[in-house]
Amino acid sequence: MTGEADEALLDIGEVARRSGLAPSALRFYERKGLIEPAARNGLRRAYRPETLDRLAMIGCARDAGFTLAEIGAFLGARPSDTTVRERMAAKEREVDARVRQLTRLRDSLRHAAVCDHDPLVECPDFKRAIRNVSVPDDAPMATS
Amino acid sequence: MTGEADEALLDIGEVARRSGLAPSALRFYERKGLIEPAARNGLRRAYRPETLDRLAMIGCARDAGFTLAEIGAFLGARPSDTTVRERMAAKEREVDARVRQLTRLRDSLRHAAVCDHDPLVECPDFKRAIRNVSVPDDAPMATS
DNA sequence: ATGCGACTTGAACCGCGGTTCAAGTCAAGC
DNA sequence: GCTTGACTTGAACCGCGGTTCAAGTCGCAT
Repeated sequence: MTGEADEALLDIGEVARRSGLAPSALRFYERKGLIEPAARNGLRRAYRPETLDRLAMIGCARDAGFTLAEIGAFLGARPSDTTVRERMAAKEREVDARVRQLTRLRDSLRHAAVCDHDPLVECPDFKRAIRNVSVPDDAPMATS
Repeated sequence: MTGEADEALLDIGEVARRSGLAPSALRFYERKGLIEPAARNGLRRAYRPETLDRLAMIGCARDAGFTLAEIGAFLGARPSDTTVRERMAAKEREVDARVRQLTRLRDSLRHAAVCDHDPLVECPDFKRAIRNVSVPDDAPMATS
C-alpha cells in the first residue's frame, strides 16, 4: 500500500499559505470547478500537493487576463480536444493583438511623459498616438 | 456672435450612434466625471462634437486596461501636474511589464497549440513556460 | 388634444472575482 | 467538560463597468 498517504495531504489553510490565495478564494475556485480536494477529513478539505502547481498555473492564467471560465476549459484540455486547442490558438492571436495594442499605448504614454501640452490630452501628437492604440493593426485608419 | 452655436451640438442619441457607446454608458461616464454635456435643451443633454474625440480617447484607455477612475485623472492632466505625470510614467512601466508578460504567455500558448501531452496542462514544457509568465522579468526564478 | 418617439431620472439588476459574516462542526489541550 | 482554534456552510456584500426598467418630460405631427 501507499501507507500514510493522507499524511501527504494539505489542509486548506496550508494551501492558502503556500499559494498566497485566501481560503475563500480556494473554495470559490472549487465552486467554479477549477480545483478539487482529494479527500475530506470529516468536513475539512484535504488537498494533494500537486494542487499547488495547478493553482500556480491558474494564477498565471488569471494574471494574464483569462477568465476563470476559460481557465477551467483549458485545465481539462486533452490533445485530442480540438475545440479547446482552437480556443487556445484563438487566445494566442488575441494575446498577440493585445501585446501590439499595449505596445502602442506604452509609446503614447512615453510621449505624454515628456509632452508640454495643456491639458496633456490636447497634445496633437498624443491624440494621434492614442488614436492608433485601438486600431487592430491592419484596419483602415480613422481619418475623420 | 457665434451665431447658431447650439446647432452644432449633438443629442445623446447622436453621440451614442457615432461613438458606438450606449446612451446609458454616456450617462454613466458623466456620473463618473469623464464627460459633460455643453448644455441642456430642457432636460436633454447637448454635447459638443469634441466630446466624440474625448470618448475615442476614453475608449482607447479603457480598452487598454485603465480603470475609469484612472482615465478621469488623466483627462484633467496639465503639464504642471507632476503627480499625474508620475502616474502616467508609472502606468507606462506597468504597461511595459504587461507587454512582456503577455509576450511570454503568447509563446506558451503557441507551444500548447503543437504539444501532444495529455492532459495538455501536464506538459513539462508548457508548465515551465507558463510558470515564467508571471515572473516579473528580473525576479529570482521559482525552482521549487 | 392626442399620441409618438426620443429623451430624462433613480433604482434595481447583471457578471466577474472574490471577501465577509454568522452560525455550526470538529479535534486537541487543559 | 469546556474552551480554543481551524475549519465548514450558505448568504450577503463589495467594486467595477455598465444595462435594464418604470415612470416621467419633452417637442412635434396628426
